[in-house]
Amino acid sequence: MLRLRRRVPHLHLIAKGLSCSCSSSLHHATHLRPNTPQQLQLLKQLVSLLQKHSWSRQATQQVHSHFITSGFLHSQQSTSYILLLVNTLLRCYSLGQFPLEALLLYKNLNYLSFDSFTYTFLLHTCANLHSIFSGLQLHALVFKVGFQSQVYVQTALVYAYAVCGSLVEAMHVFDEMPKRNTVTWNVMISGLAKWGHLQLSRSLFDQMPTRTVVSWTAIIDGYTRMNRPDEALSLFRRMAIYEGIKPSEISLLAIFPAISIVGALKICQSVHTYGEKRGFNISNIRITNSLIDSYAKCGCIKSASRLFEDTSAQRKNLVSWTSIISSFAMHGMGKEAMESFEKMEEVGMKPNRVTFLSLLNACSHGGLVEEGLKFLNKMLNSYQIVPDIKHYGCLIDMLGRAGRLEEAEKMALGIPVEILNVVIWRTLLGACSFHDNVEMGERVTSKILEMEREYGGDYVLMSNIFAGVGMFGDAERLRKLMDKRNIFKVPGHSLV
DNA sequence: GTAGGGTTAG
Repeated sequence: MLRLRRRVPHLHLIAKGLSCSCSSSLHHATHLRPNTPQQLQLLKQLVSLLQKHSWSRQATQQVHSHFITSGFLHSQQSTSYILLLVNTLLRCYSLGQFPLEALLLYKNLNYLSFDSFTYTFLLHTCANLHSIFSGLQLHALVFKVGFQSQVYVQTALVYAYAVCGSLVEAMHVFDEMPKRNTVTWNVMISGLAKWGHLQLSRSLFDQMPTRTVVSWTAIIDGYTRMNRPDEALSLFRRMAIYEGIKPSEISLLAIFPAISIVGALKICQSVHTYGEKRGFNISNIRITNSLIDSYAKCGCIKSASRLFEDTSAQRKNLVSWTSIISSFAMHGMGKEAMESFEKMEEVGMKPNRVTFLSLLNACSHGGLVEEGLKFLNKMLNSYQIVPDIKHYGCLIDMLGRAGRLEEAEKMALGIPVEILNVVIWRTLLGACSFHDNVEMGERVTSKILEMEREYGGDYVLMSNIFAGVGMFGDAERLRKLMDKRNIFKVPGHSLV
């Protein structure tokens, strides 16, 4: 509530004004005659309020409820303005976290004669809901009301299908379109790329008449996500240098993971400079966060922490803090990670499960066992965060590295069965192997056998433990067991 | 005075 008040004072005042004189104002509104100048004025006011605060659910709801109580719906005229308001409402709902409300609003007003705008917003709602069922219904409806050949509606259809993963349907609509615009192409390309159909996506990309920065960004993002950083980077270079297309903030966000995978510090630096030149680093905290992360992943913790320090406290968000903690973690700097965490608490930023995962990781890699356990306690008691399997994996790794195998095993045995997986036992088995604990190694191996009978790697690890402590007979026995079950491990090989 | 696309931390 406070946040709303701070962010949208204007709305609040108006809303207050509206409800303040509730008895008079609302009454007044109900008794407005249709199509009076006052009524039009109010409608316009509501529309512009919505435009200004289209991301605020409260604003949307306030306007919505005022719309309902104002009696507009019973007026016979100014339907075009009413439709304008309804469409804007639909747009706001479709963007937000509660897209279902858009469908409900539409359903409640089904006696209005809607236009093509309405249907594009409704289709966006389906996309946000990932509801292919509503998408199909709307597709049929679009035909019924006759908007099936509108480019915007068709594009929205392609988008809704693509987001829901119904790529065959998306392609079908796309293919049948008599006319397409750049956005249509972009929607199809990014839809295919998002679901991993890079080849098809790329061929459309190569085929499309004019490529915008959005087209380039979509395909680059596709390559990055499919773990093909070299292609992503070369396309990025081609776009920026040869085609002279200026990368947008989103292009940068798409290229950072590729930079990180290959560890290209030089590229990271030049993207940093570019972002600086265009003012992205200042205006967009996501860019700063990605830069911190990428610098760390490229091995330059110094640049990462300097960037973090140079960012004003006001701009830092949860991701910024988590990024710097995980940066320290990946560089084995447990102490620095801890200090960052404490500072984060001091400024009143509330950590989440990812923050704790990074922190526990830092403790594990930095050998800070007691501290790690203390943070686990804090996570449970001060923040009421229930550890998930990754937190457990981290803690067991931490205890295992430190040779505190009994505690690690005890913790593993306490993990709820619903989330327990074989990775936990393998982590513990690795620790048993490292610390030559045959007895526990056996116990853990039998756990693994219970959970995953087909996997060969653990047998080999176990038999290596036996062999390592001179128990060749047992190693032999285990190998035999493997042979009996026809399990084999492909030996590691290298091309170098 | 309403339309469409690409988005950070494990």
